[in-house]
Amino acid sequence: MISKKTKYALIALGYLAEHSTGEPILISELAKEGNIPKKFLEAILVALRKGGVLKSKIGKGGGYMLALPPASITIGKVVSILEGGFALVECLNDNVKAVCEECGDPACCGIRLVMSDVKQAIDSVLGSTTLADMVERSDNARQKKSKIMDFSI
Amino acid sequence: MISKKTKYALIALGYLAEHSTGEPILISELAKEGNIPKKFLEAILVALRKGGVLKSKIGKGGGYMLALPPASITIGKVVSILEGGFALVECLNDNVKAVCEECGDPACCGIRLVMSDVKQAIDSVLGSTTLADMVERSDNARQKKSKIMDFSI
DNA sequence: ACCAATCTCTATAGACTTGGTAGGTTTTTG
DNA sequence: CAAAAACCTACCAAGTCTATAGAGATTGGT
Repeated sequence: MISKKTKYALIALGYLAEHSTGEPILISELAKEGNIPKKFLEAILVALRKGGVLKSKIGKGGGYMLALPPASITIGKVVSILEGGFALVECLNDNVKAVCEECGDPACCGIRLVMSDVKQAIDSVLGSTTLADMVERSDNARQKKSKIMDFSI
Repeated sequence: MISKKTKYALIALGYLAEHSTGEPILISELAKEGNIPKKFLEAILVALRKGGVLKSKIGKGGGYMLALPPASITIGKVVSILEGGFALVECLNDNVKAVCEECGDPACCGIRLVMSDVKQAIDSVLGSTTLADMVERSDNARQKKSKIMDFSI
């Protein structure tokens, strides 16, 4: 299960992707529009900035902007920043090079072998889906729906 | 990250798959061989039994056996029993039909659309990998390694 | 009938994680 | 300098995860 942190991050990033005009957007606006507790969002945005996905401007007239075009920000990157990757067992974590206590020999651990496959499947999806894709799919679904509504009137 | 519960379950099931002679195997043996706290394992085995993966025999001479051949038990089944499925957002959970508070309209939620893809990728791997596969791959890796060792002597 | 070996159930406790809050600090604009 | 903003540190409540304890139920052998 992805954490609320990640969900909030994706909501905020989605909003930024759709409403960026070059001008920075306030935390307060992101919090209000995304229905996200402001203080909680603050921490999330800082993490995203440190992760290179956002840039900020301090002081009056400041706020947050995407550091890259939406098509260059993968969902995988966001998840990786906020959850430290999507590892399924310690020994498959990106950053940490820990070995699970359970599997004496990582190379021969059946669980590890299976989970490695799963991880690859996840990474493949998350690594190839961008913020732009996410927003676009959401828009498409909304349009499709409103079309159906039109018919029914 | 899969929980220790699931990891222990897979270890125990792997052991059962490799050592089943028709005779039930004791919790104590599974705990000892798998390096698993016995009492903790107890609860796990009960869950697996209720999930239809194991069957047990109570009383003297009792113990646990696989309820199905290893090739008929998917890793996905095990994960599903112990973690309630591998959902990534509430609204994609197998059992529960909850809607995330965040996405007013599930059909149009970009996050949901993306995570649905991820879930499908995960389920596809976990649903097509069986206990037998896991054990076999582990054995193969071990044999390969021991062969290399032989050469180096 | 009894005893020992087993699984089964309920309750509990400590550590850790998650979601969220509070309050003060620094930076920038005008 | 004052106001607007992001930034930082610390904290807390609630829940989850891992693990343990102990009593109860079932069976097989004698």
